[in-house]
Amino acid sequence: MTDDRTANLLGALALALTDRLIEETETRAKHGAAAPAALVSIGMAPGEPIDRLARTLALSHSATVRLIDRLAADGLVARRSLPDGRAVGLHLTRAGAARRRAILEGRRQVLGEALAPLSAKQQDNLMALVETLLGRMTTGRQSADHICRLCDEDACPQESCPVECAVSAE
Amino acid sequence: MTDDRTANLLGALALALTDRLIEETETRAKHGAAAPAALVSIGMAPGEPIDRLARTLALSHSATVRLIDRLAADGLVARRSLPDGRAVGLHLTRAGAARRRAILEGRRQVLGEALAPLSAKQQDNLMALVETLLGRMTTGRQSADHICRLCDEDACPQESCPVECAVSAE
DNA sequence: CTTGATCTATGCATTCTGCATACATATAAA
DNA sequence: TTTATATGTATGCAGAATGCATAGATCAAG
Repeated sequence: MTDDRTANLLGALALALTDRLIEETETRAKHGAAAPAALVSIGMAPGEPIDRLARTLALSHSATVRLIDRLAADGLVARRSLPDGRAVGLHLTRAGAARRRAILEGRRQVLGEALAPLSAKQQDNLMALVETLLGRMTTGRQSADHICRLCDEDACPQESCPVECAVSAE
Repeated sequence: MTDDRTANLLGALALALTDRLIEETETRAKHGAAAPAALVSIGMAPGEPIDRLARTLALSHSATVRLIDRLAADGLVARRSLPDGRAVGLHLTRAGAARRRAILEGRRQVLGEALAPLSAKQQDNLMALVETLLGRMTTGRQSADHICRLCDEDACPQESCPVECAVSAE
């Protein structure tokens, strides 16, 4: 049985953190909240088609096409042809990669400030709990990609990521 | 010094939880993600003017006026006159109050499911950490209202709410 | 009673989104 | 090979939500 107060506080924290994260990342890549996630995701897995990105972002295909149009117009993303002639492979330009780094750095900073009041021991403690929660929230490949759409793989190596591990364990 | 991996995991959890919370609450009150927050906030503090709600929702005044127009058209919110003839007091109709309860119940359920994998002891542990983080993220009255815009005051009494306490302590 | 501040409302433009559809390419079947 | 079906991308169109600038109403102070 879960305590309602704990649940409520967790919900408030999630909302407050996400507000700050969106505010921070959205200023560094215009075109809505999905834009920074697109840059991060493309950088994480270059060459993937729009179709796949749409599922990762949980956007419709057409909305994703338009988003890529805008990011390409800004010189951040490039379409390249693929062996499969129907699909296009998405890549970051040099400017796109720099933007991606700025987004991740801003995100890291927001989260670092939020965690600052906790001691190292408390942070370890929190990490273990968060790992458990994240692992259980993952329902498959697509779910994992969506959850990790703004993640920094340098800070959180795939092999120990609770979300990735949950997918592998299926 | 905060560990980057902990920060990254916390960010992923916040994003994943918020996704689910928005998905859940948005289906119960149409007109965008701000609509459920408006119903919850109005129910928490009936009679407050649009101006104040706008700040709680972090929306522009005009966007809030339009939102209230839509919620009023749905029969969920009513404008009443106030002593100050310029302002209007916002109230929930009977249907609006019911809708609010459904929103909070849906939210409670999403969060309860997310917390289910943790033992009672782990949940207590998490609660203490979350309380600390929330308290430190609060910067004032307006910030507090914004953070708690979707909160269930029945589950989390004001007198022990870390966000409210942070405001009082200023 | 005049001036300035506050609160609400609206006209207008913009951004982002989804649905339906068209088009190109791949895959499989006949 | 030819035909049919599935897959991936792009676009026309409409709808939803938002912000800015502005107008109108009311209050408070001098």
